[in-house]
Amino acid sequence: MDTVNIMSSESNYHHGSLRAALIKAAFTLLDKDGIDAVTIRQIARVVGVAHSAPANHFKNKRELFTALALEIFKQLSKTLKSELEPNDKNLRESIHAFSKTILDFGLKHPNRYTLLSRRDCFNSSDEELYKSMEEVYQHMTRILSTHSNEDNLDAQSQAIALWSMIHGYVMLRLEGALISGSDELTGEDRQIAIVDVIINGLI
Amino acid sequence: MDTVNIMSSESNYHHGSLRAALIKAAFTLLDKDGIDAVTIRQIARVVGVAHSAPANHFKNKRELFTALALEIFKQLSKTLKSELEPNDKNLRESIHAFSKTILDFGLKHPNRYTLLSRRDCFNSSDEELYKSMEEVYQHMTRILSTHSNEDNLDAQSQAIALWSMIHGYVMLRLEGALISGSDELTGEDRQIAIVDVIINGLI
DNA sequence: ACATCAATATGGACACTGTCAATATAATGA
DNA sequence: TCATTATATTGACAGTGTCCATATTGATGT
Repeated sequence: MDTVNIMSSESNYHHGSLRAALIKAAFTLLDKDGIDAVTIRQIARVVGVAHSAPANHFKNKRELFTALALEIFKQLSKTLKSELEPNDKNLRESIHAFSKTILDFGLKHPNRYTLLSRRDCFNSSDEELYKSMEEVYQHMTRILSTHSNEDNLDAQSQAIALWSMIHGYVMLRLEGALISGSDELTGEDRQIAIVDVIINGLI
Repeated sequence: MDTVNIMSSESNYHHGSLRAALIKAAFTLLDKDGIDAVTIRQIARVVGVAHSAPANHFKNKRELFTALALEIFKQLSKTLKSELEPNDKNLRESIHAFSKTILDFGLKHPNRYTLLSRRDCFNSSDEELYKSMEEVYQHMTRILSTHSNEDNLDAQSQAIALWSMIHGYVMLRLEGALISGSDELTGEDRQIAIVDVIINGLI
């Protein structure tokens, strides 16, 4: 009746939904101990299958990470969508909301966000992945394009500048690379001030 | 006579300056094939010593990468120093020079720059490394502090915003993550426009 | 119902890695 | 000179990704 048996089968030679189980286990390892802890053999161990079973679902480790990255981009895109939904914001509010969503996501899932910036780990020319990446990107370009501004800069440069700063700030926060001088740098006020800098430059 | 024999010794059981040779080989591998190609055993193979010889000079791989990162930070700091030397620039010119230096360095040595943002690979709480990191950072803070501006923002926020955007832009360029829409995004004009965004926000 | 084939899982193997231990050699200093 | 220290060697171990031959199952067409 079901095309996918999860637990009902008496023999458990075939898992039934191994691919999903592998991805789930991979995220558990990723979130807990970082990218290096994500190991094909460890994943297989967690799920309880042979070390070479994953090969049937992911040609190699690169493809596994590609699947993870796709999942993360989708998750991020979904979060952005719901977070930017009430569209009655002006440009400044929209950019703040966008920036805050990205930063919050990065801080909440540091290893997932880090994975996204490790292009060497996955196949970023994968078609489905590319579509998902572009979807995230378009949340931002839409904000910039809907609010017409005195075009001292073309839209592309604005988008890149904004994205560069947000991405850079998140990465620096995650790397712990923000060398503290005299005071604390991780407060929410600071974050708002940072984003204001680029908004002042854009508007 | 010499405390360090490089080639003069008849027996080559002791290399003489193995540590330097290892770092040199490591950079060759890093530049050519990226971080993952930097392997203790491969380095030893290149230099022509036993696979465990490096252990006498680097406790583990982490310490090797720490040494590499230190070298890179020093190199970057030196480049910044010489590039920012003629100090007769105004704020805008100084920031452009700083940004251009960082970006040029990143594009010229992509794998070295990438290594710097992989804090998981090295011990960033190493004292000497920390000093070197702070030196790079201070090139920027000095620019911002010497040119007094109408302080709508505190210096820390300005520094972080600037550094975030430069770092983010370089990373995105290196990752190839700048999804091209209608036109090219990698020209020098684009780079200047990007930096102008944040300058307009700062001033 | 049955034979066949594709999908999926297993265990073994291989080359590679980082790290450790025991040993060998050379340089140094009292 | 001789003991100590620094440096190098070989060997071992567990872990990894990937491939291979084999085994089991689900699905398909007749």
